[in-house]
Amino acid sequence: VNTGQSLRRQPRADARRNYERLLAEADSAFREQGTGAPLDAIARSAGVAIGTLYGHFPNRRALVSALLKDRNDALFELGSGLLAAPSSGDALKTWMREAARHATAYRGLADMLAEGIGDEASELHSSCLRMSDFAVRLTARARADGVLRAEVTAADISAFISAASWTAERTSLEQAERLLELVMKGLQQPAS
Amino acid sequence: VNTGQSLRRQPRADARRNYERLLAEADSAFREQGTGAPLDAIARSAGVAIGTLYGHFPNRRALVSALLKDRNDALFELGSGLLAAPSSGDALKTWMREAARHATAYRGLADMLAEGIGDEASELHSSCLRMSDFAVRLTARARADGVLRAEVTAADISAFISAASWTAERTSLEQAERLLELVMKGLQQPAS
DNA sequence: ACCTGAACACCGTTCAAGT
DNA sequence: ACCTGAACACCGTTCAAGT
Repeated sequence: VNTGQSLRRQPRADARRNYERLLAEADSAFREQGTGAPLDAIARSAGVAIGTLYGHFPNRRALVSALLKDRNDALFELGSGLLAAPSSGDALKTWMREAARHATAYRGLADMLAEGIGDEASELHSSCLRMSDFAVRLTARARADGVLRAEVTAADISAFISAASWTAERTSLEQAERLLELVMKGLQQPAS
Repeated sequence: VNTGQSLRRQPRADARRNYERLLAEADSAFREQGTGAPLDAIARSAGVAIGTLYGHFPNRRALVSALLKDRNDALFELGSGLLAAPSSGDALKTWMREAARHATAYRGLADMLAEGIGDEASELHSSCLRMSDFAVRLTARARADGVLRAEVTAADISAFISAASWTAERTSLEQAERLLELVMKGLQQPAS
């Protein structure tokens, strides 16, 4: 039997169920109405009082962050693979496309993520930093291989990704992909 | 003396003064806090009741639209000039830069303008349409001159402009200009 | 340990009453 | 013709009281 004070105890069964229900309802609300969807309606759909929602998630960002967890894991796994991919140019392009698509899960997410990169208190901060770090490393590798214009920075790449996500929210994913496609042509080192 | 019923009468002197004060305070509030700044504080700064603000401007968009009027006129005048400029490629680039900078006046403006293009009821709708129209015509001219990749559409150009504005709000004008610079290199017809 | 929901704060918007 | 500001609605957030 577990009597250790430093061991994390199991959450109560009803608490765990409420947590899951809140996540499910939040996902559905954010999908339909964007990340600004009213939280009280989410609590009501989940069959709990508003205080319960705040008990599990101190704010909207915490809710979004929890919902993004699986997606983030998948994206970072992809990123790790790309760092070892044979073509560093293709790897960078794939990263840009997938990272941009990642921020498309909910309308308003591109804004929240752009906010999170500069806000250390944000629950989204650490995942934003990791995304930024992948951009740094994939850009460095592509540049070392001479497949990138010399003046292109990792900040440029991150900015393109964010801008493409925002465009997808406001117009269409197709338009955002056209943007990235055109950008990538411009990023290539002109044949000498 | 003017007795015609169809002629617009002069607004009352106090009404006109309130209108101007509200615009001035809104400009300052939007500059400092973005287009989402609380309207009641604007009314208070202008020394009028909140109802007076709503009497002059039915909503936030109407306020923004009125503030943008001079800027819009200047931008459209520039656009007209660019349609007659000798280099259609340079004209398109200049338009992209200036149109992107235009939406940088207040934080949040890029979002509002992107919203306005699809919302016929928006006070910003007509100016969004005009901006879009300039993109169409300047793009057509550049393509006719063979200085644009064949697959680049006016929608792509408009999307780039919006995305650059948004980037300027979230990061810096410098970063946004780097984006446009890189994009423009990619838009050029590769030398054959 | 967790849940409840009343309470408060903040802000947008309307409108009856004034001048 | 225009202004006032109380009133209402909506939503985020907290917290004392419950179980």
